[in-house]
Order: sequence, then C-alpha cells, then structure tokens
Amino acid sequence: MSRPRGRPAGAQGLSRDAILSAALDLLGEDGASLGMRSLAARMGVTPMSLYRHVGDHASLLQALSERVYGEVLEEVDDGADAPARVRALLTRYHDAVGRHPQLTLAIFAEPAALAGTAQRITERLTGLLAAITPEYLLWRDILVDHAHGSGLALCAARGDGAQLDTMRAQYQRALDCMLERLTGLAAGGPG
Amino acid sequence: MSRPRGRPAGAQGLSRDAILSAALDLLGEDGASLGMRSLAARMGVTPMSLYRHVGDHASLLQALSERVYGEVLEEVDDGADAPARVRALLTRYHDAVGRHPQLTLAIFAEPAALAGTAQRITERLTGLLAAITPEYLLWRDILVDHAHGSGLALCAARGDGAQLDTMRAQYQRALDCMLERLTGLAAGGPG
DNA sequence: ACCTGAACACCGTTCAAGT
DNA sequence: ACCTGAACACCGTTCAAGT
Repeated sequence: MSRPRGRPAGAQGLSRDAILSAALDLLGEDGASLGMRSLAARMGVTPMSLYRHVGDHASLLQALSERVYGEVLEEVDDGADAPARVRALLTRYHDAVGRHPQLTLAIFAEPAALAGTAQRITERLTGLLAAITPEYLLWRDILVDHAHGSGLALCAARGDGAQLDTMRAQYQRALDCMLERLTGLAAGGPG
Repeated sequence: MSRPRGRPAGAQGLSRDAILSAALDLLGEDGASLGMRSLAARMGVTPMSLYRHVGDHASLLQALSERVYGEVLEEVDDGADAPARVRALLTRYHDAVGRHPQLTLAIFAEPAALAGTAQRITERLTGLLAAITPEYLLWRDILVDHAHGSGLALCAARGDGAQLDTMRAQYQRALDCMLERLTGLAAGGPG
C-alpha cells in the first residue's frame, strides 16, 4: 500500500506555482483551513514534499498574500483624478479581501506575512491623498482602517455569496461618503 | 511521579471565574496563544479539568469575549449628548481591543464567539446615531468598521506599550474627525 | 461533583533514507 | 534534485476510571 519511497518514476513533480494555486483553491472552500497536511493530501503528495517548494507554513502564507495583494497594485488608470484613483485602489483592496477571507484572517494573525505588499499599497494611497488634502495622513489612516474593518466583516460572512455582494455595495457607499467629506464636495443630501 | 488519580484530597478545586482570569493573564503575555493545555499547565491542573467549568475551547473563547466586551456596555453617562456618548462608547470598545489583542484576533477567526455582545453594542450605537443623523445606518457601518480596522492595527502591534498609546491617540483624532463630519459641525481648519 | 491518566485524531516540522 | 516514511513535539477532546 501507499507509494514506494524515493522520487516517483514517471511523475512530473511539483511546482511552486501549482502549490500556491492549489492552496488558494483549498482556502476558497467552506471551512477549510490551510494546513500543510491537507494541502499535500489535495495534491496527492506527502506533506514534506511541499517544504522544498514553498518553505514552511509561514512562508507559504507570505507567498500567498503577495500573490493576492500584489494584484491590487497592478491597476493603472493614471488618467483619472486622485479621488477616483483612491476609490479604485481601495475597492481593489477590499475586493481582494472578499475573494480570500480565510487567507486574510490568517494574515491578520501573522501580520508580518503582508508587510512588504501592504506598505507599497499604503505608500501609493498616501501619495494620492496628499494631492487631495493637507490632512492626508489622518485620512489615510481612516480609509485604511475602515477598509480593514469592512474586510473583516467580509471574512465573518465567508461563503455567503449574496451577502457578499450586499456588503461590497455597502463598502462602496461608505467609501463614497468619506471621499465626499474628504474632497469637500459635500454632495446633495441624504437619501 | 505526577499526582495520583481522582480528586486531590485537600485541594479547593477550580472555579470558572479563576479559569477565565488566568486565561486573560495568559493571553496578555508575549506570544502566548490560548491553548487548553497551556492554560491547564498554568493552573497546575490537567487539561481535562477545565472542560467541566468552561466547556470546550470555543465556549472558553465566548465566555472571555463576553467578559471583556460586556464591560464596554457598562458605561453610563446619560447626561451627555449623543455625539459624546458615541465617542465614549467607541473609545471603550477600541480600548477593549487594545487591552486584549490576542483575544480579539481569536474572536475574529471565530466570529460567533462575540455575536451576542457585539449585537448589543451595535444596537446602542445605532440608537445614539439615529438621534444625530438620518444616515445613521451608513455612519454606524463606517464607525464600526473603522473601529474594527483600527483595533486590528492594535492587534498587529501587540505588546509594544508606547506604540499602543500613540495608536490610541490616532484613533481619537480619526474618531473626532468623523464625528465632526457626521454632526456637520465642521470645526476650524487643518493643523 | 470533580479531577485524573491513557488514548485518539489531529497538527507542523526534522531527519535520514531512497531514487 | 526531489520525494518518501518514520518520528517528534505539539494540539483539542473522549472516555473510563478514581476519589
């Protein structure tokens, strides 16, 4: 029973990329937490096979977070004005949380995993806000913290697709409300 | 070696209250996560002794969150106006996160643990905001999400006392800024 | 009623094979 | 270079004693 020891004969082997993709798939399923053993089982492989490709569990988490949150920075809409770009950047960030709530929760528990990417996102946001208001540091903190908190609510509602759409719309409303106050436009009235 | 089986002769036994207090102490220490085994070890007792008093790990978490976050509602300053009471309530909530970041992170991963208490806090906040603005639901979401996100940053900076004070002050500034926009007072200028 | 050890089904990770 | 099983030090939890 079970496979013989040593490298399998005809197998084409694992790849770091395939492991990361499988890990995101696994995290997307209901109630599945990202374990080295469950990830290995899903790939039909021994837990230890993973270590050569993705390092230990913390490294795996870091690689996943860079892949997911690195995409947030890929947006380019340099033509738009600063408030619109702030809006787009935060929406992308918030969406990334909604797409991978379990990963985000794991990162929150081990904040070093996101350090580099998070800093780059924050820097871009800071630059955009500086063009809008002299109180850009205060508003950067407000917008980032609010995005995190709203993302946390997304995490708590993991799995429920319909509710997720509602919450995404609520985030848009809240974000618009704050951007209006921030830019001083103070649009129309309530309702 | 080790103790004999059965109930120890002279021991006065465990109490639910003592266990919960010890659990909060344990969570307050650096890098200590709340395990049944580590908690039992700290109390000089077998892991299984705890189950009779606090139930399983999820129940323990829930009991702790009710103890910590229940205090948030104990505030009474009925004389103050609604914005001041909103400010006090959110500040207490935020402080509770800062005092128990590890517990809060554990709750975030298992949101059912806080369900009851969180709802009561949200209800009181909603009532207060309804007296201030017709857009009270929008602002309730904004303020709650922002408090959570800022609390999350507190969790990430766990342990560092000086930084904690700075972050608490930053939260006050952000909260004041939003309450000004919310009440329409629009105080002075930047700086 | 209350606490115990042994046991079960899990973890992440090290290490020494094996091909 | 790459994958393997066995082993180690952990988990939470069940169960059947023991007092």
